Amino acid sequence: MVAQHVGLAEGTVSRALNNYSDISQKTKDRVRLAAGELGYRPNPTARRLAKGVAEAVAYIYPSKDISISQSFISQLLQGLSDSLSQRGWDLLLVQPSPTESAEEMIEKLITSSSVSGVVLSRPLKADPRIPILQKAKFPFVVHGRSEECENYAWYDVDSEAAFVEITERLIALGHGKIGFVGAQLCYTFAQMRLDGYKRALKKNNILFNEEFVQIAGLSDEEGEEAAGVLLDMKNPPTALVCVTDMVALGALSAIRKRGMIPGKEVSVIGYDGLPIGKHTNPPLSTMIQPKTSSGHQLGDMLLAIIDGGNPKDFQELHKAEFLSRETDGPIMVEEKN
Amino acid sequence: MVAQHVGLAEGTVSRALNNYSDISQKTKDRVRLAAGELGYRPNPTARRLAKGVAEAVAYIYPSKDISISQSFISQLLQGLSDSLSQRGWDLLLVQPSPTESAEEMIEKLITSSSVSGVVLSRPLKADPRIPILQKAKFPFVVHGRSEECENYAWYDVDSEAAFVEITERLIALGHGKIGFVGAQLCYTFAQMRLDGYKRALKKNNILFNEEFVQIAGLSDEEGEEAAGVLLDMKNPPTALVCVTDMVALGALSAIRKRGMIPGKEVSVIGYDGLPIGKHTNPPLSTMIQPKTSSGHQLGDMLLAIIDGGNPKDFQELHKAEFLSRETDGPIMVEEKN
DNA sequence: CTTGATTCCGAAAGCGCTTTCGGTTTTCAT
DNA sequence: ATGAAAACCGAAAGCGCTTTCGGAATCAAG
Repeated sequence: MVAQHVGLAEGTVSRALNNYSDISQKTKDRVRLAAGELGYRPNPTARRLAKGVAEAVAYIYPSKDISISQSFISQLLQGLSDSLSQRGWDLLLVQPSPTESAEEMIEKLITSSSVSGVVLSRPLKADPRIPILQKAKFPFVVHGRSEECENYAWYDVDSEAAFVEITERLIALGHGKIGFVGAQLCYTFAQMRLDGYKRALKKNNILFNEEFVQIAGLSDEEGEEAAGVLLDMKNPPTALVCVTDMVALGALSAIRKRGMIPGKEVSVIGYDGLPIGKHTNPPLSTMIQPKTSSGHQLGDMLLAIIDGGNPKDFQELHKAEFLSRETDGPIMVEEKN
Repeated sequence: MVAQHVGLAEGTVSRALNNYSDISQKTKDRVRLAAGELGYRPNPTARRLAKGVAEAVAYIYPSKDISISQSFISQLLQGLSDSLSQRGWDLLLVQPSPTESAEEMIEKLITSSSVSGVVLSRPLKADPRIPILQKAKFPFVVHGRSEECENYAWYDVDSEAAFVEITERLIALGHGKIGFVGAQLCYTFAQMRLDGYKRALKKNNILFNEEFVQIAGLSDEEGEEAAGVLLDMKNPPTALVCVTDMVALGALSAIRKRGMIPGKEVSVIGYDGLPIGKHTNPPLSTMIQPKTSSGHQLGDMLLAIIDGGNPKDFQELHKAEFLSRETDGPIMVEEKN
């Protein structure tokens, strides 16, 4: 350690720098000054080893197929990083490699003790990673929820409520035949959005028609295809609720390609509040997520849990808000047209 | 170390696991087996300290204002992570905190030896971080280039060439008055794109009109405003070249708001190849970047440099390709209309 | 059976920090 | 002054691994 140049023992310097109470203020100042001049920076690796703390957390990337079009992820990461760096901690990015399962990856993360906590995203309804983490009593927070979510920390937006809101809005506009373009139901968010749709129908005494729901992938192409089969039915829906803005864009294409105008002949509402929804043809009506920096929140929650907080105390459910642009319109009287 | 259960010395086990040549194959097998059974995972922190290698690299986030709409960043990070994890290394995300400058951040990264290398993105023309890294002989690669770029490793797309291509295309379509909606020229990419635009004009003997270039931010709103002042000129351009797809979207809005149709009265070409350009009104013509996973490439380059490679040997310039959608059209004879 | 290589492994010294423990000084009532 | 408490600091033991060094064992050749 370079700071012996102040004539103190190594341990003393360490304690001075770490603000121990058994070091005189005078000494602390002296040490700090010298450290500053010498440009001394404690080696994090050595500190971590000595303290037995990783001083880092990992963000687990959602699997590739689902991360398409996750433009918000960049913001989330910035928020997370921000929250962590206030404590001088590092943010690690990890993603399941092709050769290992998500479980193995988590297992490795835990046993190698290379991070102090992890943040999961886009959990499955029955996400195998969660019980592993719980069993190991390893600190974690999840962005989203799994089906069983009472016993861990999470941050989520109530997309079920959002979907009852948008389908009821469509119902209020006179639509009776409303289609749902969804995603694989193994994902919680996909299931919850479908549930919201169903709930709204029931609440309004519209009987649920299995044929009106199409499950597809999350790309625009897949959305277009799924919307297409809905539109090509003999008795097609007059409005489409889409699990995601990206698939809604696909739906818009499908509608246009069939010579109809989205928002007139067929209404469409998406979910996410993608900024570029403003520029689509026509501008997409959608539910926008709260702008609060979810990344920062997740970081703070995780840190609190690492500090000994009870995960159950950290569960935040936020609300999305409807943003009407131009693709939600009243039903047209078809014969008249 | 738990693996003493095989009756060997700690050091021997370590050497066995690390495949030293002075350990018999038999012993290696025995140790590996035992390690597997005991679920032993070497502690990375201890290993790093002992070897004096960080086994991690940092990706430096572009500053906030510029990272808006960087949807590609997520893919880049995945590629990077992928490349690193093949070697078992970590990917750290760092961004300048509000309290420290970009230079300080780099300085800290270097002296704290918490990473073995860094990847920079969106460099300035005269990026202060680069000389620091060079002086310290610290391994790094940059995504993009600064003005002086002979002596370090970089990966970039030739956006200057791209911009001569698109403005020449516009010229070929009969446009003589072509506007340029650009970004702050402190960023290399912004300067290079402007240069490309200018070069194309000169090449075609069109004299450069200072008034036809508007510099704005990178958001769609700012793009719209900037495009607006161009369109409101007494003798406005009939085509707009935009530094970015996002600002091109703004330009589209500006045009539409003035009762004109993009691609008819006024042509627009962007740059980036945003997937959602397909869904805009009308679909945006643009230059798409090569799809090759730049993240993976950057990672491989960095690793090679860390291994002792000469940075100069790693400079890759890729080409963007024109993607005609519907916003590039021939000039209209205005009086006739 | 000895010698010199070879092969294989144990012991021990670090990596750069933190932290406990105890000893030395100082301070402050008494 | 004087003893006890308080303030301050040095020494040394680790954290969990890697790596050097040299000794023991094995083997082939002399």
